[in-house]
Amino acid sequence: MLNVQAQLEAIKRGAVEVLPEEELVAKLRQGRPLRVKAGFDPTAPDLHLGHTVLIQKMKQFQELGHEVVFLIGDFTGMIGDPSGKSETRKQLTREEVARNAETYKEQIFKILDPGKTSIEFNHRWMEKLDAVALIELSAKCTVARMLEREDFKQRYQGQQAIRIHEFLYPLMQGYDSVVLSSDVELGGTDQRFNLLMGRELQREYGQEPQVVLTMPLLEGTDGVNKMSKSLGNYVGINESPEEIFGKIMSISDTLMWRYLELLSDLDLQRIETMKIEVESGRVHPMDQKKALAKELVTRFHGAEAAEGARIYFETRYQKKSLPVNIRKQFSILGRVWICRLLVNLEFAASASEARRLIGQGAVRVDGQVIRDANFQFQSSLHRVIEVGRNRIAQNVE
RNA sequence: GGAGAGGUACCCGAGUGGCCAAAGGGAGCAGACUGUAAAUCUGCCGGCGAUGCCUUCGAAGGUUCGAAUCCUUCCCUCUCCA
Repeated sequence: MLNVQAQLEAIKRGAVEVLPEEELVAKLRQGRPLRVKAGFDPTAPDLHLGHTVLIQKMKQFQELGHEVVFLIGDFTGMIGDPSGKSETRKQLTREEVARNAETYKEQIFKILDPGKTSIEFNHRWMEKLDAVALIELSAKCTVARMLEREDFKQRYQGQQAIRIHEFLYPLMQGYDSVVLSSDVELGGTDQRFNLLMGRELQREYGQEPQVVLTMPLLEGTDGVNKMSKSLGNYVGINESPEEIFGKIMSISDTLMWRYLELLSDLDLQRIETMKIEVESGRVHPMDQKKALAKELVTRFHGAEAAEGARIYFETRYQKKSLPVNIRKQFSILGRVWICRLLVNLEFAASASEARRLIGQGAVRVDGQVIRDANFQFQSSLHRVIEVGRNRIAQNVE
């Protein structure tokens, strides 16, 4: 194990806050492997780059010789957060949770060391928590304290509904820390309140409080909102090499620096140097972005796939020629109305939308722009159909 | 339990009898320009094999030639009082 100072520096790299740092130092001084916990939602088995910020940090703890607990919040997730307005979140069955957990494993072990990772589910202890225990737990926090949390406060003041069980969330998450006796809990900055709740509860239950370490939230490809699947601004680590590469290339130059900082393995010093080189015009920002895209694809798919993705990108988008390997393939019999085909390929939500796209000159067949909404796609004549820049499919008969 | 405010498209939000498939903004999509960057400009942004027809403004009924708009009941959210 590295000495305390070196460990501390490694741990703090990229972190927003360590609360409180002295306690972390004290814990490290004890010289034992620390129990490091991070919780994940069971409903989103598609991990994206946003998650990897946290997972990379977990990996770092592993490398420093600590013990990592990957906690799947299957119980808390099952209750569902009704903040989204009308939709009741669907309840996951035991099987679905198990399946999602498998998907998680498959993905996180692209980064984490399976031998040093324990996976936990909080239903294991949450199901046993009866009404008495739950009331006892909720008595440990006040409403005023809950309303200190920024999003609750805003919803409360903005006359938005807050349901009682939502107040239970932070408590339950904190209770997880009690059960797991965690020494450190990792989370995004938006988790700050919940993580601190863990400290308070541990203290209430007579434990040494965990240290809270928050990581920055990664912005999505739009550069504004936090990366999330529901906003559609995410880059999934299970996506194809071409998709990951392409999505990275489409982020803004400003965002690229942020991604370099939070996602790449390069040290901050090196990133600063590159920034200067780009600003002075010695390096084209696009080339810098390609390097980032390649690094990330390599991380999840290997170097060979990354090189393939680069070539794909250059032929398709820069030379604007049709790529050799088109992933989406279909076959039809005889002929089919183009609007129907676009809907079937999920390139348009409805025939009406397909018509609009055609009206806007967005649809091409074998490179030719289609203007006629009544166009018939013929199996024997036509090969490749495209919509805009990103939607492409090939007829393979 | 009482009093009041409100529910409009993905989000915010205007509309209080016909000119409403519903202003405006944001998001999104497409086109131009480019480096699939940013910025900017333009168009689209309910459905239907479609110059017409069908369905939508919390839900269900009703009034009317005609309803997002008026009436009744119900559901939901918020505020104040208890």
